[in-house]
Amino acid sequence: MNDFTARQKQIIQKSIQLIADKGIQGLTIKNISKSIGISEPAIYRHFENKNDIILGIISTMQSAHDDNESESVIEANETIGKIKSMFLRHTNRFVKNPSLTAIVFSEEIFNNNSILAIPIRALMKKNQSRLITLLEKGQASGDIRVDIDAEQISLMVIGSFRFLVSKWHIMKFDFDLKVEVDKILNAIEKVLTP
Amino acid sequence: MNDFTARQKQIIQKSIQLIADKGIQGLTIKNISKSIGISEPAIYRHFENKNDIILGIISTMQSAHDDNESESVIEANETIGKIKSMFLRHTNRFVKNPSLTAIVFSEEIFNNNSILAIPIRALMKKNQSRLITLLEKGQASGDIRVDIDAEQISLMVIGSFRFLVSKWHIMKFDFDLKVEVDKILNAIEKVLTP
DNA sequence: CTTTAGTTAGTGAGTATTAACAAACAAATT
DNA sequence: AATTTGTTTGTTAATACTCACTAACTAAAG
Repeated sequence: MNDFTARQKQIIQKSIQLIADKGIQGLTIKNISKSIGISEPAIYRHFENKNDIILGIISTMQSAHDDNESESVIEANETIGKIKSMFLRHTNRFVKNPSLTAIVFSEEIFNNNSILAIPIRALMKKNQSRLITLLEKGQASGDIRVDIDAEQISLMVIGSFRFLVSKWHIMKFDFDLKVEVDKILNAIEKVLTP
Repeated sequence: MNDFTARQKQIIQKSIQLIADKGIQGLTIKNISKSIGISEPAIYRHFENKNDIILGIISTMQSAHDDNESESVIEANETIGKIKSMFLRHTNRFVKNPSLTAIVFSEEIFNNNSILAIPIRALMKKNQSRLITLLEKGQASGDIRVDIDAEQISLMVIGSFRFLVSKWHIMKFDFDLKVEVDKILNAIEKVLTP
């Protein structure tokens, strides 16, 4: 779907890193061009304006997330196993590329730009509804407790994970994310089984 | 503790509103002075620089949170009741003043400013450890299940709440926060009882 | 008559973006 | 094979604007 050129991909990747390192205020054309080693106007040969770069970031995030999701669904049989492998894959992605953690919260970062808020909100809704359908199937097959709505469960699961990743980012990655994700996923398992 | 003058309080309050409306990029001396109706240099009669204004925001948030917390601990006997009333009070605060929801995520907003990151991290840690001791007492008295560590439980509880409030902010307050908080608190109750 | 809280005017640095131009290369024409 | 033409990707220089912040001055209050 994304037919970005090599240079465009490079600009997007450096932009993600800049947001991770310096926050959204550090995402300037000057910083992007400096990190690549070209002049500022050269950026405009590859993107019409700064907004388009951010849209590129969002769509890259989205397709990376989609790829991740399509892989993880197959392997596990039980619902809890599916959920676990789903979040473990996301965790691996974050451990390999910690810059991404800054963008997980992109809803808040981009929410004040009305153009960018639309795809961000769509992405957020899609992700949650995907988990809800998974949970509802699990409730139907008896894997997941039925005395709590799937929507509330999804809120708890996503909320826990995001808060943990958020903490990891704020604490400058000074604890082992995988270990902590394992702990919280085991806690979630205990809590969700009927 | 905070001996802010009336004008300083006004500057802090308008600043919070600006962050809520336009994001951290909308927090400029010009916007603050315009929203009050004085000139830009007049701001510097009340704060040395912009960083000091943000420190004022943080300390105001902190003491507001502390006030909220000290009220809520007394009234309920059971641990779950204490947790519920604690988060319901926060919810009321947000419903009354939705601008605050933008600042709940201030860790991410201010994390890239090394001076501001310190008090923000301290506040975050304090809040979580307060909930953890509450949960541990609940586990000792038999109110809360003991097969999950209090730390993991606190992560789930805070994570769920924050994610919900975050969604409320992103969705431009288009659902009833109190209703949804009630639902999630009931789900948490079901999940935490032994 | 000093302190407080405001003003107007201006500073230098940083912002996204544009104009004008140049080198490299590929395709098309001679 | 040599030349023309067009496209891509870069450059330097400059634009108009916004940023936090300062200097110098003024009116009012105690």
